[in-house]
Amino acid sequence: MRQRVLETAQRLGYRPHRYAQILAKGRSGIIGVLQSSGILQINIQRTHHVLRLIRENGFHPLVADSTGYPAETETACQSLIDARVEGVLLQNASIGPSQIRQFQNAEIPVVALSGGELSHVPQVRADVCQGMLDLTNHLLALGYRRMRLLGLAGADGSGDLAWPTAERIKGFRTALTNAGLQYEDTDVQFSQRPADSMVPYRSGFDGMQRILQASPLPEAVLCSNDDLAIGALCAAAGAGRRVPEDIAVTGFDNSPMSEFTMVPLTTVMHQTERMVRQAMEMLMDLMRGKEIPEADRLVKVPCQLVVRRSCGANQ
Amino acid sequence: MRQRVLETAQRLGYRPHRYAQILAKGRSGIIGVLQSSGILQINIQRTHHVLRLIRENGFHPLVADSTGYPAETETACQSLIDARVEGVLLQNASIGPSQIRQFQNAEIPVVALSGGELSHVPQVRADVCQGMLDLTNHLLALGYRRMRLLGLAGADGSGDLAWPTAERIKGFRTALTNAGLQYEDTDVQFSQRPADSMVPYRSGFDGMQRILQASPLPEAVLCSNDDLAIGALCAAAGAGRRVPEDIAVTGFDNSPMSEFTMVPLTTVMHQTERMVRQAMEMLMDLMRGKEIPEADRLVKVPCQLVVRRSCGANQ
DNA sequence: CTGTTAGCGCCTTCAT
DNA sequence: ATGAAGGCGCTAACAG
Repeated sequence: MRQRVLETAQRLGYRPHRYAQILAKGRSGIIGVLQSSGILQINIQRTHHVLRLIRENGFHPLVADSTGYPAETETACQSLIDARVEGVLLQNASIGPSQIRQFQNAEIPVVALSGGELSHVPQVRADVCQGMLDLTNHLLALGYRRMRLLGLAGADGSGDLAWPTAERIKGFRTALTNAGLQYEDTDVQFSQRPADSMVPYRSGFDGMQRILQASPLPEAVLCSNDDLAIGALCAAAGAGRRVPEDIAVTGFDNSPMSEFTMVPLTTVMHQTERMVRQAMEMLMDLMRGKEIPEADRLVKVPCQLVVRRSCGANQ
Repeated sequence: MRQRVLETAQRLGYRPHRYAQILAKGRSGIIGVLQSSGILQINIQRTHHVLRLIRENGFHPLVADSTGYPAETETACQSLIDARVEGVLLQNASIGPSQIRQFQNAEIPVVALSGGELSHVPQVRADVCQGMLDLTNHLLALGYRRMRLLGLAGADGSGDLAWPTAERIKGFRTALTNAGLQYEDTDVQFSQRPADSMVPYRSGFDGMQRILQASPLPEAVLCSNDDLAIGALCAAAGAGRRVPEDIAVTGFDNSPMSEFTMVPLTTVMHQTERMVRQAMEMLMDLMRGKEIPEADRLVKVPCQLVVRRSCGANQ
C-alpha cells in the first residue's frame, strides 16, 4: 500500500510543498547567508564554498546581500528572519547591535566568517595580523626598509578602522618593531572606500598616486588586498615607475587574478575552505543547542605567504 | 479596533509568517534567478542589478546557481520549482529542454538574460555581433590587418560553440569581409574552458601563448571577454611582447577591471541596466499572463565601443 | 466594519 | 501496518 502510494507519487512527479512542510514541522531547513555585496574575488570564492557546505549539511542556503548601508543591512536581516532561517552565517558582513538582538530574540544562532569586529558573535577569520607580519618580514629580508601600508579608511570616515585593516597594521608594525625599526604614523596611507563597491581598484589607484608623490619614494607598498594592489600597480605604471625595480608592491588574499596582474603579485593566501568549514561546524553546533566556550569564540586561521614577482624576489 | 490591533502587533514586533501566507494565498511572491556561478565581473554586476530590480518590483529574489554541469543545473531548477517561484530569470545560464518542460508544466514563466541560445524562451542579450563588428572596424581603421579572435571552446568540447562566441566570430568576420579581406579558419583561436570557473584568466593566458608562437605574429588579438584579455596581456608580457606596440589586444564586456589592467583595455560595453530592465519587464508581462509576440522574443541590446590604450589608439 | 469559518498541504499523534 | 484527526499561521469568503 505504502509502496503503491510512493510509486504513484513518483510517476505523477509529485513534490511535497516545502512551505506546508515548514509550517507543519516548525523548521525551515534554511540557513541564511548575509553577504556584503561587491566584486572582491576572495569574497565570491568564499560565498561559493559557503553555499556548497550548506547544501552538504542538508540545508538550503538563502543569501541576502547588503551594500553595507545600515538601512539595507536592516532589510537584509529582516528578510532572513522572515524566511525563518535556522541559522545565519555572516560572510564578510557586519551587523549592528540591534540586528544581533533581533537574531537573539528569534533564537537564530549567528556565526561570522571574516568581516569586521563583532561582539557576542562567534567568528572565524584569517589571521591577517600574522599574515601581514610574515609578509613584512619577507620584505625586510629582501632588504626593504622604507615601507608603506595602503589600506581602506573606515566605512563612515570617522577614522575608526575596519578590523581587517587594523589587524594588518598591527602585523606590519610588529614586524618593523621586531626588526628594530622605528615607524611613524605616516607609514600607513588610507584610501577612501570605493563609492561603487563594484570598482574597488580606483581606491588603490588613488592611494598609490598619493604615495608616489612622496620623496623619498617608499621602497615597498603593502596593499590591504589584491584589488587595491591592482589599482596601485596601474598607478605606478602610469607614473612611469617600474614594479618591482623602482618600487615593490604586494597584495593580500591571493585572489585568482593576482597571478595574472601586470607583475604577478606577491600576496598572502587565506585557507578559505578550512575557514568556511570551521564556521559551518560552529553554526551547526549552535543550531544543535551546543554552547561555544568563550575561548573558542574567535578562531584565527593562519595565512600563508605566496611569493611572486611584485616584491622583487623570484626575478 | 483595526487600529488597536495593528498598533499592538507593531509594538510586539509581530511579523506575519511568510510560509503560512504563501500556503494560504497560493502564491509565493518569489522570483528565481538561475545563475551560472563564476567570477566574471560582468555577471556579478548583472546579477546585482537583477536582484535590485526584483525587489523594486515587489518580489523576493531567490538565486540558485549552477556550475553548468547538467546534474547541478537539474538540482538548481528543481530547487526553484520547489520554492514555488512565480517566474525565473536565467542569468547567463542555460538549461536543457527537459528543464524547460518542467517549468512549463509548473506554469512558471522563464526569461533569459544573456547566456546561450535557448529555444522557446524569450531572451534579452547584448548585440555582441554588432559590438564585435564595431570593434573590428575600429581596429581596421587603425590599420591592423592580421587579426586573431581568441574565444572559448564549447562547453563539452564537441566543437559546437556557445552562442556568445559564435556571435563574436560572426561580427568579426563580417567586418573583415566588408573590408574586402579574406579570412581563414585559423583567424580564430579557441582556448579551453577553465577547469575552475573561478580562474578564467588561465584560458586567456594559454590561448595567447599559442597565438604568440605564430609567425608572422598577428597584429591584433581580439579576446572574447576581458578576463581572457587579462590572461592574454599576462602571456604577452611574459613573452616579452609589448602591448600595443608589438601586438594589440582587446577585451569585451568593459568589466570594472578593464580600466586598471597592465594596459587599459579597449573593450566593448554592455548596456547592463537596460538589458536587465527589459528582461524584467518581459518576465513581469509573462507572469501577468500576457503573451510575448514572436517578434519580441529575442531582444538585442546594442553594445558600445570603449577605446582605451590596448588597441594602440589613444597613446 | 467586525467576527467567524473553511481551507492551503503537510506532519504528528493517536486509534484501529 | 493503515487510517483519521488536529493543528501549523494565515487568507478569503461570507455572515452578522
